[in-house]
Amino acid sequence: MSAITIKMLARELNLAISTVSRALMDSYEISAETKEKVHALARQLNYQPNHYASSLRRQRSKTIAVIIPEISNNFFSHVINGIEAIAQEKNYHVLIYFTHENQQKEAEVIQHLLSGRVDGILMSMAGNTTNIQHLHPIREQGIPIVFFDRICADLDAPTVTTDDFDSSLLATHHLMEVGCKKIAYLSISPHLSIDCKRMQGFQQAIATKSGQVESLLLPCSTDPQRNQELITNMLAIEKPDGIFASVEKLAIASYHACASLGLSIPADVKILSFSNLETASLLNPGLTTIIQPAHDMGKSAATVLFNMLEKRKSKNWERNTVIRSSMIIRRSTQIAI
Amino acid sequence: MSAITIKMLARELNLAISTVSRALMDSYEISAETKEKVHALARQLNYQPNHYASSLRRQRSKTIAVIIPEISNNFFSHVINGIEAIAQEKNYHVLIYFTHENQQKEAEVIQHLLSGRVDGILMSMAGNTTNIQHLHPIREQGIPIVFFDRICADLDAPTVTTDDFDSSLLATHHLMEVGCKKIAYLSISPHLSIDCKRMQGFQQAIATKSGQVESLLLPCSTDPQRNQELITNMLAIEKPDGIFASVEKLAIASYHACASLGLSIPADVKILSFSNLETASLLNPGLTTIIQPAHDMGKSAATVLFNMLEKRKSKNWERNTVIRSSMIIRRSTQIAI
DNA sequence: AAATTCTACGGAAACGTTTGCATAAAACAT
DNA sequence: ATGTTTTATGCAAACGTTTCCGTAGAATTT
Repeated sequence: MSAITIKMLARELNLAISTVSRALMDSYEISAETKEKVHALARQLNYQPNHYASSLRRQRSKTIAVIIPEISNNFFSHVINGIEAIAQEKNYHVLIYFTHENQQKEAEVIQHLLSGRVDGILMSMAGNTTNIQHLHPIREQGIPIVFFDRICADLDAPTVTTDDFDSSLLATHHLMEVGCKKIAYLSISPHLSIDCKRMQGFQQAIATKSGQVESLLLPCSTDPQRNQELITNMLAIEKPDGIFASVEKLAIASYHACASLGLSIPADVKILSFSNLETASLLNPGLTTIIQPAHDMGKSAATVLFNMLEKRKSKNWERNTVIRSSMIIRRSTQIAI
Repeated sequence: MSAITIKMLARELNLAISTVSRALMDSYEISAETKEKVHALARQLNYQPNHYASSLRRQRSKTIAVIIPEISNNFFSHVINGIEAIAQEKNYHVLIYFTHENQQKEAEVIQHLLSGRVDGILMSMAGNTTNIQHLHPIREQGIPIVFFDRICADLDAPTVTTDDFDSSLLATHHLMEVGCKKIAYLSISPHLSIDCKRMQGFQQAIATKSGQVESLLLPCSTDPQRNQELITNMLAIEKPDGIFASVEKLAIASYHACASLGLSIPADVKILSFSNLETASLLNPGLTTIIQPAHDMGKSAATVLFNMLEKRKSKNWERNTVIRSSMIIRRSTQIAI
């Protein structure tokens, strides 16, 4: 019924609790003979160490927390995959929390994690987080944290990102090369590092063709329905001939908006987007995407975190890791024939 | 630096540890006055109870585990979302594990969870799990478990599923109504409950038109590359005019296969699939899908589990919850004009 | 006034580990 | 033979809670 404890093993074998404990962790001061006996019984009774007792005693839990805005997002699910791959390798466990882009929720989660619940944190900021007061206790308590993708610039912590600025620059140039004269940037949230960087790249590219290419900025929301309305309105009124979607969901909303207006992609409007959509090539038309190395970013962030956990002393771990995205050009930005 | 403990609060306030503990948990035998003092100090010092100490003492952790095959799958990410919604509401924490469709890994995860690490388990079986020996200790130790989607028929535990059989029946009839005469069923893994049920629905539908409609069975793998080859081969050799993909990834592979052979959907081959793809309507052509109520299934599974946790006695919780899927017909199964 | 019940709190044991320290027995050195 | 080191083990204290039990003093009843 109830689980086997070290105490039971000790009693059964007529050994002290400490001896059994040491035997199980393969301590050098236990004879090979005793170790064998202990291990044999442990196997036989299917002994599993109590994680909570162990975590309480040593002051670490072999658990990390991943805090992300949401999971119904290809990028984040691939990141998680990468994180889990590393965690599994290191025998760590992963607690997962969603902020739903909500600062309040983000604060609550962090508040909870301050109790030593986890050894470290991997985090991507919520879209509507403007105030970062709730992040300070993390540093005060010295809990290792690594930010990925949506970083917090005002906090001194390692980050793992992709080359948002450069990719945006490249992508915008591409739009201009295929003939766009009036390009709209669809922003997901001006508080997010990624959005800022991407917009900067966009604007810098536009600036190089100053006077020849017009730019538009459309701030979007977290509500898909509302986004589609916003985009539809913009398409109808401003009539841009290019759309740069900062995130996948805005590209999808754009496709729907075009469909509702009977606009043809790419003849009337060309669209590209940061996106990890697996079906990008199967869309009608295929969507030109800037593919973020999500899986690698997850692995990388986890690796940096584990480095911090393992050698707490040497504070010279990677500060800012940047992994390059790659652009795949498809029909959505093809020059009309 | 280090976290605040109850002991520190007690010393500061000249109270016994037990008094502080009781005050914090709002026990009736503590005066309102004392409670107020304790709460005030706790707030001021930002006290956070140590989760491990607490979990060790009471024998519950306020944590559940979710064991799924993978996350890069729209269905599972939506399920997780539903689970997290309920967990958050109940103030529970969620540990997440991926089996990568691997029985070995599945066994390891479960092995670990036997130590009282979690209060309950939500699980969807791995694709290549044939032997369920590793599941028995869960029942022996009395750890509450709920299976969702890919259930384990041989274990007496509550399940949350969708109406796989009926939906398959309906979908297959649809394929036949739009004129398919030779329909291939793409199987993901014959060991999975969902695959069996879906195949049965498929076969039963075919049987009603016995002699008039031919059926094909293509067992697929977990490797996308390989699947595409298998499907391409089948399309080339057997020339079916309809494909029923048991899971989303096989539909995607089918689209790619058709593209590589220059086959037109739906003119040459009609395709439908169980799928939660958000972009189904934007594909070329739009994919007819049987949408599983993933989010609701997650919420439902979590709710059943929490019911088990809360009233351990009354064993009359829902045994088998079935939530209906819905079919959305799109161009991929349209009658050619 | 004595006996009883409440009220509000303290002491200490427990949850299952890990680990610093102590110590018999054995091995070795003088 | 005596002293010293080594080897293998045991004892007990921690980790931070929760909770059983006990008890002064106040309040109430008889």
